[in-house]
Amino acid sequence: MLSHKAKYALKALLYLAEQEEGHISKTIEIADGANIPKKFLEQILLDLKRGRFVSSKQGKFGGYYLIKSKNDITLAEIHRLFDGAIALLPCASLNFYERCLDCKTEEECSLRHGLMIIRDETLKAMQNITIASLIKK
Amino acid sequence: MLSHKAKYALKALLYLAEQEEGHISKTIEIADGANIPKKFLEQILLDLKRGRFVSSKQGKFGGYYLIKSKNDITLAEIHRLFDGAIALLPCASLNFYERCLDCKTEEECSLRHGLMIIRDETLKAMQNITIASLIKK
DNA sequence: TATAAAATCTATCAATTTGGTAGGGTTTTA
DNA sequence: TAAAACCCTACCAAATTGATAGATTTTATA
Repeated sequence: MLSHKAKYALKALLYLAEQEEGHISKTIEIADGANIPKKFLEQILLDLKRGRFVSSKQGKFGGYYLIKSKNDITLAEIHRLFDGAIALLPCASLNFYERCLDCKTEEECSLRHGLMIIRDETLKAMQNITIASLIKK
Repeated sequence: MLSHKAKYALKALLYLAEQEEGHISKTIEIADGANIPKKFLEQILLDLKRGRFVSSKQGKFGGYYLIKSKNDITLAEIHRLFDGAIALLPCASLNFYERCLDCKTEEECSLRHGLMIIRDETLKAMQNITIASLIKK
């Protein structure tokens, strides 16, 4: 399941993608428009900024705007930024790999192979869902 | 990600599936064989029993055994029993459906449609991973 | 240059979940 | 009749989640 943070991030990106080119959105606008607690959204936007999905302008008339095309922001990336691994176990993960401590040897891990298949299929599906694809209903 | 409970459940089922037909396995055997904390495994086996994946025989020389074919136990079922919904949001879930409270109307929920696509693909993949498929490496 | 508006930074917090452990009680059967 | 298993209830510490609060910095413009 997606955390609230990841869900809010997607909704915020969606909101930004729906604004006209060059428009800068204040946090409060996004919060009201997408129904997200404002203070919580602040943190999320900073995370999105660190992830280079959005950029910001400080001071009066400042705000946030997309710096990545809505066609290039995928569900997979947002999942990884906020919720981490897409695989079902760390030992089957590409980006968040860790050994399973309860498996004596890596080869012996009976689950790993099957879970890598799931990971590949889920990842492929998640890479196909973009902010742009979510807009056109 | 899978919880430890779900992971241990899969490993326990795998252990049982690898025993010869008619064999009954004691908790301690499974715990040692699959490297699972024994007391924790007890609870998991009870859950698996309630879920009608295994049955048990009490008393001396008692233990657990599969009552469902290893070809018919899927990752999807185990995920749902221990970790709940497969969908990324409750509003996109088949078996654990709940409305998103932060969406004014259901149709308005911009994420729902995309997440239902992911759910369908993930579910299909998870239904293809069975205990039997995990055994043949 | 003062000031208002906005992002940014740093803490804190309560509630829930997770990953167990402890310690029995109950039932079966050699 | 005692051993060996299942079964049950409660508890616990640590981590995570979903926020909130308040102070600080930056910037446009009157």
